[in-house]
Amino acid sequence: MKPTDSELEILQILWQQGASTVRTVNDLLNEQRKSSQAATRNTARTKEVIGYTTTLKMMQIMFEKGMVTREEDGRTHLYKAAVQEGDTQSLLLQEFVDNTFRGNAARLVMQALGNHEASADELDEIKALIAQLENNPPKP
Amino acid sequence: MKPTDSELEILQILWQQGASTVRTVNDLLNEQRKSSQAATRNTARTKEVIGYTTTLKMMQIMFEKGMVTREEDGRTHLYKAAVQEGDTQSLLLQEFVDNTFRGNAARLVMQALGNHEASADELDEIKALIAQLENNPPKP
DNA sequence: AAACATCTACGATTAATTTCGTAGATGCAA
DNA sequence: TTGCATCTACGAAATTAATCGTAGATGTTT
Repeated sequence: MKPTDSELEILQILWQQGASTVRTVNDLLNEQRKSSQAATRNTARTKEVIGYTTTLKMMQIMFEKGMVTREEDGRTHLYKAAVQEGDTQSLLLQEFVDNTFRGNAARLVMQALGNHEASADELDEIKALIAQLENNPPKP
Repeated sequence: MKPTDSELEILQILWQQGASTVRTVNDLLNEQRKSSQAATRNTARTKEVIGYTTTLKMMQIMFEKGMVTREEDGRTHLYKAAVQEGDTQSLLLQEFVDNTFRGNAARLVMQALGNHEASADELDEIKALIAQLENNPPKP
């Protein structure tokens, strides 16, 4: 299922940290928001500190949706992502390409390479992938 | 400014069609929704037919935001996108990479190339861009 | 054991976005 | 010139997502 923005933020933390309590997630969430404060991004997004119960509620909702699993650990719950990072990225990428680039993935790739910086190693990786695609054209 | 999903749908039409009336935009919007009906995507998105005044209202809001311009044409208005497609794509791409790929553009590129099909020509274009990037490393 | 901290559950509020209904103006056809 | 179609304007309802407050349970500290 497609996560909302807030859900994705939480999933990112679970993917990075592995099983985590609500407290941990909430703390990391707030650290992130604090650090991306002055950054160019986050135009109007950075509200304030996010309340603990807000994060709790979000994670409960995600649990109901089956987006995370949880396990009792004493008095608290340990949450894990129930969806894989790569799968979610594919899902969101598909939609993003359709909505923003009218399905033209090549154009997205060009723009991504143009805007962002990619290290020489990364460029090599990409070249290798392209070479592979050229040898093994994807079949329907 | 970052367009919402609905706003982006409308901008896409304006970018493709050039100056258009609300009527035209609304018609095309509904055609699109109809055709993407059975498609794999659009899980729960496809509601019903979108009402004319809904589109009108959206475009009025976009006008207030300065996202489109308009010009009287007899009794109706002709709307044009006031933002460029490429600029909007960059804006949204930046955010998307950050949110979904934690800023790792190379990973996004790999996934895009892996999932979607790119023609040989497109791959060539991408290779050329990479070659160029390797010769002219972007400066800070 | 009293005071305090921390957790979960959950209803409810707030905020953002999308959708629509109605009114008034104007064009057009019978 | 009457009636129907089509426009714009605009308030407001409907929907979706995000945030929070409060209550009750259970640890923890002194």
